[in-house]
Amino acid sequence: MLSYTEENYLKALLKLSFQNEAKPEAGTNEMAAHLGVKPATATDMLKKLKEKELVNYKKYGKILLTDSGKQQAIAILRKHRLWETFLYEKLDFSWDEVHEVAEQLEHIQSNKLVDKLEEFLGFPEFDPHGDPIPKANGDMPKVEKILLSEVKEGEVCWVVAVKDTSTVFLQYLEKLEITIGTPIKVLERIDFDGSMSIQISDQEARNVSMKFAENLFITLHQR
Amino acid sequence: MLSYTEENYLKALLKLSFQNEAKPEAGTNEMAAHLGVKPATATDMLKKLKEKELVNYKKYGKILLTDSGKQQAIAILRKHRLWETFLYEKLDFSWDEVHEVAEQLEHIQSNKLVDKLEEFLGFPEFDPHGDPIPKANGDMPKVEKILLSEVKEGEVCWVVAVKDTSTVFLQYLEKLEITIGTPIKVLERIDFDGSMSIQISDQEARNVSMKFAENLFITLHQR
DNA sequence: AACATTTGTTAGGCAAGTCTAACTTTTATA
DNA sequence: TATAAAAGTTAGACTTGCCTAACAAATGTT
Ligand SMILES: [Mn+2]
Ligand SMILES: [Mn+2]
Ligand SMILES: [Mn+2]
Ligand SMILES: [Mn+2]
Repeated sequence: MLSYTEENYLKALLKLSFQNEAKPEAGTNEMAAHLGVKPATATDMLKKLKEKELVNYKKYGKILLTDSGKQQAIAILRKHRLWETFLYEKLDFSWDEVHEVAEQLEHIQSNKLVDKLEEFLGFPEFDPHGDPIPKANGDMPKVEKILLSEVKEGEVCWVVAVKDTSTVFLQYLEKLEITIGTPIKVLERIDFDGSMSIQISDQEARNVSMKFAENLFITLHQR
Repeated sequence: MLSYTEENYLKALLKLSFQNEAKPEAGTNEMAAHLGVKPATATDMLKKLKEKELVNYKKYGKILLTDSGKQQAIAILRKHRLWETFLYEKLDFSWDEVHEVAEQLEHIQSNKLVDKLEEFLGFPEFDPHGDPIPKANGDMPKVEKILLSEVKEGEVCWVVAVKDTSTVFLQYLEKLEITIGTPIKVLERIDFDGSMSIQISDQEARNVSMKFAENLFITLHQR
């Protein structure tokens, strides 16, 4: 049985491994920053997790989840995303409110609970932010998605997920009437600053910054 | 913000205060037993809770919740019972399974969550064990209920709650097809050992022990 | 009232998780 | 390649919640 804290470290390592497809290992400072603790604290915990064979780790070396560690991390992510879906679908939370509460709910220990919850929600495939929900066996649909910033002029695409999940960004999206599934047409790309002119659904043309375009995941084939 | 552990101590004190209507104060040993810790540990925590003005407490004296402490304890009980209701009504948990998971869920911090949950459940008044669910303002319907062991021969009554909520007892009740609302007629009381002959719904007469009759709450006026 | 039993407290210690400050190793740069 | 910067580790300390063993107070019994 893992502690609440140990679970958070495993989940952090999993999330960091998603960031660079190519190199799934993480650094101590990176981890500590992600968890809001000091690097010294992260080192302490890594030694404990290594002892439990949840991470592969050597002094000054790369940090990687073991198979067992990854499996447990995925189980936590599964709970997180199912709870987010519950809050959003059933309790009318907005998509910028779900994360904070799911951070707590993801630590509830009960296999029956998570499986029943999934059934109650109708076996959803994606959470409110468009992220895939792992199945009970650990399978997680690999979603093909690119950033809005990579779309060529004239192309139409559909929003599938958000990269940044901060409240400011999510509320900005809401103001723009952008949600998962919204179609966007790229009208013009401005090389000068990476901003672009886009058409959201049937709205009038509007300019968005490079930072914006680099935080919205889209797909070119409607899902 | 209270810790998970502090919350459990407050809830324990509230529960103990319900046990003897007349004297709502608790003892250190009693508390420790209820929480599965040693008396020395309870003393330590009482000093901390006193510091936070959640309990009135003097060395070797009686232990009582302050108004603030009681208010917080009721909020936790409210969450516990709402979650039990959710598990029972929406996720198909049986009434002996809900408690363990609700023990964890009751510590989730989010006022919005608990209020939305209550609304989602249709503002239930009682949990699956027949216990009243406190309202957001702390109001808790005082339920008039007596023990089956107090019912006179020939009288009919209705099950309103269980005193013992252990798995063995709840599963025995299920086997007897007794649930909240089931009518019971007391056919005969045996003075020798306190057992009684009862009729459950329209079933045949059956004998139950004194221990049984002292753990089932009933009312004489159908609810 | 004296003694015995029950109840409650104190002292000292331990594990988990965190920190700061000092140190070491690795990596980047001149 | 020598040095500077960044990344990572260690040592020692603190807090919370728990324990055991010894002690003190309150209560019950003759
Ligand atoms: Mn989230
Ligand atoms: Mn999410
Ligand atoms: Mn319960
Ligand atoms: Mn209950």
